[in-house]
Amino acid sequence: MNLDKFDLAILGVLQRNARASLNDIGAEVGLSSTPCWNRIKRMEAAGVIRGYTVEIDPASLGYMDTVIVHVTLESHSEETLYEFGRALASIPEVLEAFLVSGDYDYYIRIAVRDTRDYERLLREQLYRIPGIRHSKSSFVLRRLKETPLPLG
Amino acid sequence: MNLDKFDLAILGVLQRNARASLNDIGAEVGLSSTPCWNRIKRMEAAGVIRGYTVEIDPASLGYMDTVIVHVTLESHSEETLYEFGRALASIPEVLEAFLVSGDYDYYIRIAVRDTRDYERLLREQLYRIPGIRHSKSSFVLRRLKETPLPLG
DNA sequence: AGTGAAAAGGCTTTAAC
DNA sequence: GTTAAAGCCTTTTCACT
Repeated sequence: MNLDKFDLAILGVLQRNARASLNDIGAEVGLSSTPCWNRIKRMEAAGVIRGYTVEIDPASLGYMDTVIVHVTLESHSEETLYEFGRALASIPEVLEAFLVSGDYDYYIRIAVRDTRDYERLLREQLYRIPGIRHSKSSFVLRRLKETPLPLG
Repeated sequence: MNLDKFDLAILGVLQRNARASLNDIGAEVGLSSTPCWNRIKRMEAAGVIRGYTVEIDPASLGYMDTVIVHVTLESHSEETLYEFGRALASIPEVLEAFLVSGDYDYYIRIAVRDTRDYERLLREQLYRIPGIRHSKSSFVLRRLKETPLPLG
């Protein structure tokens, strides 16, 4: 799907505030509300817009720490990769999981309440998944950026 | 700030669809629209809700690949860490940047259009930042999970 | 493609419980 | 804390450029 400068401008407004009204969006991008509405519906239907979500302060939910875990698997068969991914996806504290090239197989970012919660999560959840060979954890000391995609 | 089960339920609805109407939110959590509105405004004011954003399909914007870069810095002085973070934050393609404990200093996730774009980004942007000692890249082969925070 | 107006529906406030 | 109702604003459709 081809996106023109108006589409990108609309996405930019929605990135900053997904609850902006169509009038406000129109005023910011230089169109009336109707074409904004049409373009948004078109981008929703085309899958450009996947959805709208709220950004929640992790500390407010008691998640004081973020841990990045590197995982190596026993086997690189499609079945092992798939099963491991499925198991990961079912752990709510796992925020992101990427299958990667290079030294490790998976990069995982998890939200934990504290170091005890981290230990519990590793022992009771992660290490119980069959097929793990090795894992290495790094605590996040500072979160510098967590931005949306660049537009244009 | 203390969040009860209704607050968490409201956050859950907004995570799935930040543009849900107050009536829909109320119906899902078992309240009328007025208390939902009050609770949302309270959570916005308290910083529990940081904002509302749109999830965009990266491929639709031409970002076909994701790369995770591990960076080691020359020095661990506060000034170097701060300056490096500031430089990173100014690169739009840098989606996430975490200062971490362990073998490396920074974990960075970047969106790239293709491998040529990745090479250009590393050479023209990342390697130009003063203070970098070493970096290691891993291409993301599969994105398994990119979820919001667990509630409750 | 775009605008503007009008109907339908949702948001926000007030008032009462 | 809650619900209900009133007024206003937004979304959505439609006629027209």
